[in-house]
Amino acid sequence: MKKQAKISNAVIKRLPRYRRYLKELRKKGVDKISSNEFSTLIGYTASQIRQDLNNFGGFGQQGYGYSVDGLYHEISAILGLDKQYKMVVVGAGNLGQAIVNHTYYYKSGFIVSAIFEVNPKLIGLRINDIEVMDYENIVEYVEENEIDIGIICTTMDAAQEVADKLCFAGVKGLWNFAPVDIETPGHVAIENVHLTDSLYSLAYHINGAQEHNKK
Amino acid sequence: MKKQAKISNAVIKRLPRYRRYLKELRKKGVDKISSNEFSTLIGYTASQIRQDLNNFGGFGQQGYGYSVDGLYHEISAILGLDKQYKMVVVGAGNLGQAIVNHTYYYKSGFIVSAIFEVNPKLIGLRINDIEVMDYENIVEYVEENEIDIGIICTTMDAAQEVADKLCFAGVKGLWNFAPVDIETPGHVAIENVHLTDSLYSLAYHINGAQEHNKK
DNA sequence: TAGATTGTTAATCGATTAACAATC
DNA sequence: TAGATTGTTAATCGATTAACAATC
Repeated sequence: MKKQAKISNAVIKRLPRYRRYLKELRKKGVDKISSNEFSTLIGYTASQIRQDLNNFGGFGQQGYGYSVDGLYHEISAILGLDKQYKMVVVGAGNLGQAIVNHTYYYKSGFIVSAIFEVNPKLIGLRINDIEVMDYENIVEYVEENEIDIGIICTTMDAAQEVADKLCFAGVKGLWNFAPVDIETPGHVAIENVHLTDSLYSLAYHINGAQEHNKK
Repeated sequence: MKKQAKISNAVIKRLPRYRRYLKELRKKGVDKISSNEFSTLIGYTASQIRQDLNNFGGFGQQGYGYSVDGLYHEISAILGLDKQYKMVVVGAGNLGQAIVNHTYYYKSGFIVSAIFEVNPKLIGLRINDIEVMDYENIVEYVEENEIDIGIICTTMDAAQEVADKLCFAGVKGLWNFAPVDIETPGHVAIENVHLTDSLYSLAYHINGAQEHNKK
C-alpha cells in the first residue's frame, strides 16, 4: 500500500463544503456535474476542484464529469461520515446546551451520550433527553462507554484541564469552544472553534480595512 | 495618505489570537515582549509576528521589543474593538439563545439589541432581558436603530432571504451560523461560521488521514 | 558604545491556477 | 470517431521563513 502524501488542511477544510453542495444537487435530482459547472456553483476554480478530488482518487470520468451521488458518498467516506461517533459535552451552559441541540438535529452519526457539569444544581437534569452528570465521573464514563469525541464548552480557565482528562480517558478528538488554544497529544485530534475571534475579524472587515495606514 | 496594500485574510485571522495572548500577558503584569518570546508562547515564528505587525505600522522598538499594553491596544483598535456595535439576532432557537448569552458575557462592545423570530409562541418573550420581536418588523427596526451587525441563526432555507433583508435595511456586517454560504453585496462584510463543517473536519482527522490512499 | 531586537528585503515554500495529454 | 472533460504536470502566485541592515 503506497503511503499517500499528507493532504493539506486547506483541502480538508473544503471537503465539507463540497459535500454540502453535492447534497443539494442530489436533492434536486442532478445526476452528474462537470468541474466547470461545479466551479460556477461553489466558487472554486475548476482546476482546484479537480486537484482537490484527485488527492483522494480519480472519482470522475473523462468526457463525462462526476457522478453527483457517487462523489457525495466518496467525500462522506473520506470525512469519516459513514461511521458513528459517541460524544460527551463538558459544560452545560448555554453554549453546551445549544451544541447538544444543534448536533442532535443535524448530525445523524454524531451522538451526544452525556453532558458533564461541576455545578450541582444542574447535575441530574436532562437536556434534550441527555443526562447531565457529575464532572467527577468523567474519566470513568469516557473509558467505559468508549467515547470518541469530547466537546469542551467550559470557561477559558477550565478548558485545558478538561482536555487533559478527556485525552487521558481515551477520546480520539476534541471540539473546543472555550476561548483558548487547547493542546493535545499528537494522536488526539483537535478542532478549536473561536467564536469570539470570528466576531472580531468581522468587526475588522466592517470598518478596519481603510483606517490603518502605515506611516 | 498613501493607500495601503490590501492585507491578506490570513493576517486578519491571526490578529484576535495575538490579542488573546497579549490580554493574558497584560493580566500577568508583563510589560514588554520580544518577537522571539512571543513566538515561543503563541506558536507562530518570530518572523511571522514581525511581518504581521508591520502590515499596520512599526509598533516595536529596536533593541527592546514590543510593549504588551501598547500592542494590545493597537491590535484592539485595528480590529475595531474600540467601537461599539449594535446587533440583532435572527432566530430564537437554541443557537440564537446561546449566541445572545455568549456575546452578553464576553464582548463589551457588541450589544444585542433585539432578537427576531417567526414563531408566534416565542414573540414577546425575553431572553437574557432582550425582547423577542416579530420578524415582520425587522427592516423597520434595523433602520430606525441603526443596527450594525445581523446574526443569522435560522434554518438553511431562510438564511439567504434574511441576509438580503438585513442588507437592505442597512447592516454593515453579517455573522452567519446557518449551514449555507451567504452572499452579500460588496459593502456588507460576511463571516460564515460553519459548525457542522468544523465537526466534519474533526471527524476526518480522527480517522481519515491514513485510509484514503489513491490507486 | 555594544548588544539586542526590530523593520524590511530576499529566499523559500506551499498552494492555486493554467495547460494539455490521456481517455472516456 | 469526435467531442468533452478528467487527471496530472508545469507555471504562477501568495504566504511564510530566513537573513540582515537599521536603530534603539
